[in-house]
Amino acid sequence: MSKQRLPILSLVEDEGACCAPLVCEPLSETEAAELAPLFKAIADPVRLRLLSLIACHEGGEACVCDLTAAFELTAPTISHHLKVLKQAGLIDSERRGTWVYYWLNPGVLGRLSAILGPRVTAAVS
Amino acid sequence: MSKQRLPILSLVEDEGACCAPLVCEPLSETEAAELAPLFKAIADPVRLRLLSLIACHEGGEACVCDLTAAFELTAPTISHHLKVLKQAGLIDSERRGTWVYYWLNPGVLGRLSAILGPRVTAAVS
DNA sequence: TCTCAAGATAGATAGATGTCAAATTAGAGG
DNA sequence: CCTCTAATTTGACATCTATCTATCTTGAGA
Repeated sequence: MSKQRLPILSLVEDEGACCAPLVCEPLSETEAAELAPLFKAIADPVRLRLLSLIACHEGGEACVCDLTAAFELTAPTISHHLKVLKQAGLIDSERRGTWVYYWLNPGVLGRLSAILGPRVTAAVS
Repeated sequence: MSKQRLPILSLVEDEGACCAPLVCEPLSETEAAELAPLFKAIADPVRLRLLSLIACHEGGEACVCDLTAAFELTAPTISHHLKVLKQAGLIDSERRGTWVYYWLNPGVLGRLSAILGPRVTAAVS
C-alpha cells in the first residue's frame, strides 16, 4: 500500500560529523538534487503545521479528521498536503476502519536537521 | 545598503528546549507562516549548493563570479537565487570594488536546524 | 571621459503549485 | 443491499517560480 521505502538521505548518515555537512564541504549536484525535494515538502505553512500536529498528537499519530479540523481548508487540500509529505518520505499512514492515521517517519526530520546545523550525534549515549 | 535587518526567527530562541520545537507542541499558524519562507528559500537544489559553496569557501565568503562558475546557469539566474537567499535573511553581501561578496548570516541555518531536530543547546558548556 | 567587465534588473515564458468543487472509493452499520 | 461518513482522486484555475535574453548600473583603469 505505502508504495515503497525509498532510502531517504542515506547519504547523510555520517555519524561523527564535525559540523553541518552543508558547511563542511560543498554539496554535490546529486546531493542537492536529493535534498531539495525534502525541504520543498516542508517549505509550506500548512505542511509544517501538519507535521507538527502529527508529531505532537498523542501516540505520535493523528487521524486525518483531526488534522483537517485544525485548518480552514477543505479536506481535499489537506489530503493533497499529506500526500506530498508522504511521497517525500516524511510521514506514513495506515487505514484503521473508517479512519486513516498518519505518523512521522522516524529519523527523517532529524537527518534534515543535521544537514543544516551541528548535531548531537549519539546524544545521551 | 542591505535593506534592513529583519528579526528572523527570534521566536525560536528558546534555549533549553527538550526537543525539536516542531515535535514539542503544535506550531502556531503564525510560526508556520514565518518559517515556511525560510525553508522555501533553501528548498531548491541551486540555492542549497550556493549556501554550501559560500559556507565552505575560504574566509566564509565567496564572490559571485566564483559561484556563477560552479553552475551551468546564466549569471542573472544565479543573481536571482542569491537575491532569494538574501531576502530570506540567510545570507548578506557587500560590494568590494568590482566584485560582490556573499556570506552566511550566522545562526539562521542553525535555528532552522533546531526546529527540525534535537539540538545541542549550550553545547559543551 | 571612454571603455570594459561584474553584477543586477526587467520582461517574457514554460512549468510547478495550492486551492476548490465534483466525483470516486472504501468501511461501518442498519 | 442501501446509506452514511471518511478520505482520496480528478480536473480546473489562478498564482508563483526558475530560467533565459536583453538592458541597465557601477566601479576600475587607460
